[in-house]
Parts: sequence; C-alpha cells; structure tokens
Amino acid sequence: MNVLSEKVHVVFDTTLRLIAEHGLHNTPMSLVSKQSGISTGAIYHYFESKETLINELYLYVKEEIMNKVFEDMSADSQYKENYFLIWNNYFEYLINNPTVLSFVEQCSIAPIIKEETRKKAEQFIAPLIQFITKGIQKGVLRDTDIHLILAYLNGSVVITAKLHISKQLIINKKMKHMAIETSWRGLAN
Amino acid sequence: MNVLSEKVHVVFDTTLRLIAEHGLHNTPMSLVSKQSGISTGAIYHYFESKETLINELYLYVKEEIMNKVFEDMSADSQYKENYFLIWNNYFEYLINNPTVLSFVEQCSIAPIIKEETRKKAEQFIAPLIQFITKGIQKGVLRDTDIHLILAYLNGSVVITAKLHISKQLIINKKMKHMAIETSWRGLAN
Amino acid sequence: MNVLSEKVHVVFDTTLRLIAEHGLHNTPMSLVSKQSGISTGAIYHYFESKETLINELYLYVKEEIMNKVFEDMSADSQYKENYFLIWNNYFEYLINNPTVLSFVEQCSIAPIIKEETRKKAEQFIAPLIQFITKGIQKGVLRDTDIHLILAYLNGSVVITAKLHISKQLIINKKMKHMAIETSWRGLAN
Amino acid sequence: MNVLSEKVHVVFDTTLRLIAEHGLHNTPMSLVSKQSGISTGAIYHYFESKETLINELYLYVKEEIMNKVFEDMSADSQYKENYFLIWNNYFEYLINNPTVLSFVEQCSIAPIIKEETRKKAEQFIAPLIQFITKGIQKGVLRDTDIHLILAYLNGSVVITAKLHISKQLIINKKMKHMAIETSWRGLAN
DNA sequence: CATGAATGAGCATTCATTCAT
DNA sequence: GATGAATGAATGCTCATTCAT
Repeated sequence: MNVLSEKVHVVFDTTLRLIAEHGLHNTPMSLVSKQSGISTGAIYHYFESKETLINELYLYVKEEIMNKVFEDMSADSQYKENYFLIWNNYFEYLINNPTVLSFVEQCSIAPIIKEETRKKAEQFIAPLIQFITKGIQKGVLRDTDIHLILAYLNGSVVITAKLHISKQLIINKKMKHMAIETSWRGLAN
Repeated sequence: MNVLSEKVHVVFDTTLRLIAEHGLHNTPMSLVSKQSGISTGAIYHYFESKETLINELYLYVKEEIMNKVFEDMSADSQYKENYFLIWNNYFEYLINNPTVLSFVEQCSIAPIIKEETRKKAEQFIAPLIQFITKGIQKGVLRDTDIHLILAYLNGSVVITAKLHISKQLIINKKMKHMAIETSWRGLAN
Repeated sequence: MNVLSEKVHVVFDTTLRLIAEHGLHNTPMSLVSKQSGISTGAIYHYFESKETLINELYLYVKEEIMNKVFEDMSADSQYKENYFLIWNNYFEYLINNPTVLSFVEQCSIAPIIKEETRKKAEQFIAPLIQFITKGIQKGVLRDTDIHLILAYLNGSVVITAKLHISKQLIINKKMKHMAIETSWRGLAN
Repeated sequence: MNVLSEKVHVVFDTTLRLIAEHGLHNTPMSLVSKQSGISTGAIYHYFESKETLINELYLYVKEEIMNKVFEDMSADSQYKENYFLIWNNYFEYLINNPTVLSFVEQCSIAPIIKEETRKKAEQFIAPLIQFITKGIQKGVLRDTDIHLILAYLNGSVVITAKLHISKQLIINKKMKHMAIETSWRGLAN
C-alpha cells in the first residue's frame, strides 16, 4: 500500500522495534543506524530529524492500524457483528504487533509528536467516526458524544491488548468475547 | 499521612509539575533543583538517582490516588452507589490534579518505572480488588477476570479525565453520569 | 581569458556567491552542487577536494583582479595619474563585485589557503611590484620597502571598499578622491 | 582589570591560541576543553555556546587592545606625538600578541560575531574617535570622514603588524618609523 | 563522464552524577 | 547535612568524500 523506499521501511521497522524495547528516549539514532544497517547519514537523508522520523512513523503506523481495522467488513452484516469485527481486527493486530502497541502508547502523550501530526492522524479515523455516527443514528448505540464512544472503544481494545501482552491476563477466545461484550454493553442501547 | 521530610515533598511537587509540563525526558535534575530551590546535592542525598526519584514519586502518587478513591465511602450504601462514588472520587481527583494524570500516564509504559515498583504499586489497589471481588461474589458484577474489570474501571476514568483535561470534550455533570453509567453497564450484570 | 570548462566557471561563480553569503565554513559542497546544478560527483571530478576548489578559486579571482587593475593604463601618463587609475580600477572592481571582496577577505588569513597557493598568487602582482619599483626609481614614491608600499596601497583600496559596501560610509566621487589622495600622500615624496 | 573567574581566563587564552593556530572553524570545543584542562561541561557552564564564547572573547580582546593603545599618553604632548604613541602602542601590542591579531582578523568578517557584539565593541573605540575628532578640530588632521581616518589608522597598524608577524618584512625601528610616518602624512594637513 | 545516494568520522551540546568545600 | 561547580559519556546532527550505476 506504500511506495516508500525500501530503506525507509527498514528504518521504520528498526525504530519501531527499538522504541518498543528501549523506549522513545533510550533509542539513539546511532542505534537505529547500527541495527538497521543504514548509516546515520542515510537516515538523515530520508528524515530531517529524529523528531521527523518519529512523527512519520507515527502516521505510518496509525494508517496501518486503520487499514487492518476495517478488513473483511461486510455491508450486509448486522451493526453489532461489525462492531465485534472491528474490535477483533484491532485487537488481533495489536497482539500480533506488540511493538506497534508499545510505540503508539508511548507516543500518546509524548510532546515529540507534534500537534500537526496528531491532526493528520485523526483523518485516518474518519471511517470509525462514520461507523459510530451510523450506530447512533440507527439507535443501536446510545446517544452520547462521539468522541467519548470512540475513546471507550479504543480504550477497551488497547487495555485488553496490554493485559494480554504483559501477560497479566491470557486472553483466550472466551475472554476476548467477554471483553468485546463488556465494551458493547456499555455503549449499546 | 507521610512523615517524609519537607524537602522530599517539595522535590516531589516540583518534579510532578515539571514532568507534566516538559515531559519525563525533558526534565533535567538541574531544573528540578533550580525550581525547587534545593541543590542537586541535596536531592541526591534523598534519592539515589533520577530513576529512584521517579519511582518513589510514582509510588507516592499511586498511594495518594488510592487514598482519595475511597474517601467518604460508606459500608451501608448500595454496591452500585459505591461504584459510582469510587469512579467519581477518582475522576474528580484526576481533573483537579492534571499533573498527576499526566505523570502517571507518562509512566504507564516508560521503562524508567521498574518492575519492582509496579509490583509495589499494585499493593495499593488491594482495596479496589477487594471491592471488585465482593461485587462478583454478590453477583452484581459479571463474573469475569478481576484484572479485566479493574483495567476497564481504571481505563474508563482515565480516558474520560483525559478527554476533559485536553478539552476535547467538556465533561459536565450529565456527561459524567453518562460516562460512569457506560462503564457500569459494561461490567454489571 | 581562460579555457576552463563551462562547468568550472559555474562552480566558481556559485561558490563565490555562497561563500560571500554564508561564509567560508557555512558553505557545504552539497549546497554548491544544488545551487550550481552540477552534481557533487562532477564537482569532485574537476576539483580534488573542497580545499582544492577554494584554492583554485582564490587564484582565479586574484588573477581576475589584477587584470582589471591595469585596464586602460597608458605608458604616456604621469606616474601619479597611473597610480590614481590603478587605485580607481581596483576600487571600482571591488565595489562592483562585493562577493569577490568578501571571498578574498575571508581567505586572507584562513588556513584553507595553502602556502603554495599564496606563493602562486604573488606572481600575479608582478606588474604592480614593477610599477612600484619604477615609482621609487623615479623618486616619485618614497624609498621604502616595496612590500610595505604594496600592502598600503592594497590596504587603502580594500578598506575604502569595505566601508562603502558595508554602508558605514557612502563613497561618492569626492570621498573617493580624498581616499586616493590620502594613500598617495602617505606614499609619495 | 577584570573580575572574571580564573577558568574563564584559561578558556579565553586557550581558545585564542587554538584559533590562531587552527582557525576559527578548526577549533572544536573538545580541543579547547582538552588543552585548557577544563571539561566541556564546565566551559558550557561559563558560556552558553561556542558562539557565545567567541563573541565574549572578541569583546574581551577588543577592550584589552584599547586599554593598551592609550597607555602612557600625556595630555601635554603634541598631537602628532600622541598619534605616534597610539600607533606604536597598538603595533607593539599586536606583534607581542600575534594570536590576538590572528583572532581579530578572523573575526573581522566572520558571521559568528553577532551585530550586537560589533555594536558593543564599537563603544571601546570612543576614545579613539574623540582623539581623531580633536585632531580635525585643531586642524592637524585633514577634514574628512572620521570613519575613514579611523579605518586608515587601524589599517596601517594592522597591515604593518601582519607583514612583521608573517615575516614578509622585518619591521625594525627605522621601518616602523617609516610606517607610522606614511600613515601620518596621509592623514595630516 | 555524470549522478546523487550513501558513508561515517567529527562536532556542538546536554545532563545525570560526583565531591571538595 | 547542604552546596553547586565540575565532570565526561552520550546524543543528535553535519558534511566532505566515495562509488555503484
């Protein structure tokens, strides 16, 4: 889905992994360089600064997530079914890409992510906003603020994934169903 | 409730404020020293390292939160009433202490918080665990994993407080009630 | 007057302009490449190194200056008239080519200009040496060291041009005459 | 004459020497640190940045020069005598402090010296301006622009000192007298 | 010959920590 | 105990130069 240079991808992957491992601020560019096998100079050829790299990676990852979330969605299905599908897609992506979860979580408050980047990232969630709006209009979801619903949906997935990844709680099929249902019951009419 | 030296408190307060303002990694010890009026030497007398300071502040803050959460709780009240009280206490504390929320969120994945510290912090939530256990035993809460419930309870408060503080959504009384109810509906039978 | 490749000239011009604008050490080769439209590879084909480029540009510019200085000189004229002509030619060239002045001044002490280059550049001033020698022999100039006279002549032109270019002092015709005369009175018998 | 910390002086002296030897842009802070025996951290404790260090050194040196220039000047002396004294003081200081000459010359066009610094440095030459003004009023100096006179006076000293230091011309007593006289004849009525 | 992506040594600067006073 | 000047390893970034195409 991307026409990015091969090297950009290597840098992205390496950075993602290193930040998940060592944290946003314990990941020097020199380490990214060494581990990716790409010289610092080359990295700075593709990215203006470390900040730029992180911000672009953030956008890349956010877009990737959204692309996964709506996979296999059918227009024919019941709203609830689609809700479960979205939740499940999102959850599966996160637990299969724990570095993404770690990275995104670390970015969630970090000032290194610029306001402009956050704005851009919000555009990716347009389909989700649309999905929620439709749910309210249909009367399937309770009529409350869209951002609150979005935050709860997102939050429930992320929290569950974190519990799973941190091994505080093994989320098997049954448990996952319980988690999805918990969030659904909170939001649905 | 603590017998910590006056200076330790000043350092804690200053650090909390600075980390909320500038971030966990843009808060040099020299700045903490300057802004608190306590020399770096003195700070290093009380805290072995910056890491130690952050970890102890984390514990201090987590304990403080838990103390607030159970304030004014009555054994006579209905379970749901107490759930609402806890949620409300927690929420009000966070929105009145946004630096605490910011600090805790920044710490939530940061590797600077050691496993041992996280373990210790979990002890403070014992009363909450007990409260949830009781809810399940009574059949008021759905019978699922306690950590999942805990995470959802905590998550719903934090998410709502973040929406409020970031001004993405002004949480008035009605909206707050909606938020509490959303979480309650998800977790209750 | 030169059979240098077209490209070499473009590189020279670009470098001259950039060094005048940004300084000898804030002019990366990559910028010369970008602004001249000639790839770094090609530049390194013509010049062994940045140092070589600067040194050759220095020689080129020094020769250019000397060519201008003796323009329109007549063997018939009075010595003083020729002195005034030389001074004026030199001065006019500098104020019409401020990038040259800036470049030459920056090079005047910079270690990037090699001793060998300075030696070569001195050969260009042979006609000036000759002119001064003749002046001494004729008894028109005071009998002192030729290099001192040369330095004073050069110095008075350069200083005056710098005052003009930096706009500390607008050198109109009258002022220019005063400047020339000042230097002449110092050196003449 | 200064109440600067001992360390500041050591840094100044080291920087002056290194810049004279290696040039303004081949003098890394690490080398200043190593050669001065003062850690980079300590240098950055005294100076905000390399730029600040250079600018403050520039002011320090300019003030020092001016202090030397007026040494032993008597109000009773003839104007010409004082002119010779000033010229001589300035010249002797420069040839005894060749690193100062090299440094000041390198700074003369370098953009690292900020406009504000140049403005401040101009205040030090007030006594010289006054001296020249008096000369014009008395009719001893030719009535031309003060900045032109100042530039020629300064220029003649600097040029002569450079010839001497570079060993292009050994300036003995007689030669020095000739040089002073040359400049005086140019400027005087 | 020409290109320009890639290299990596080198630089300015920061900041956790120490220790002489 | 308290101070804060001093340390120096570590980091983000630059840029002269090379070399595969």
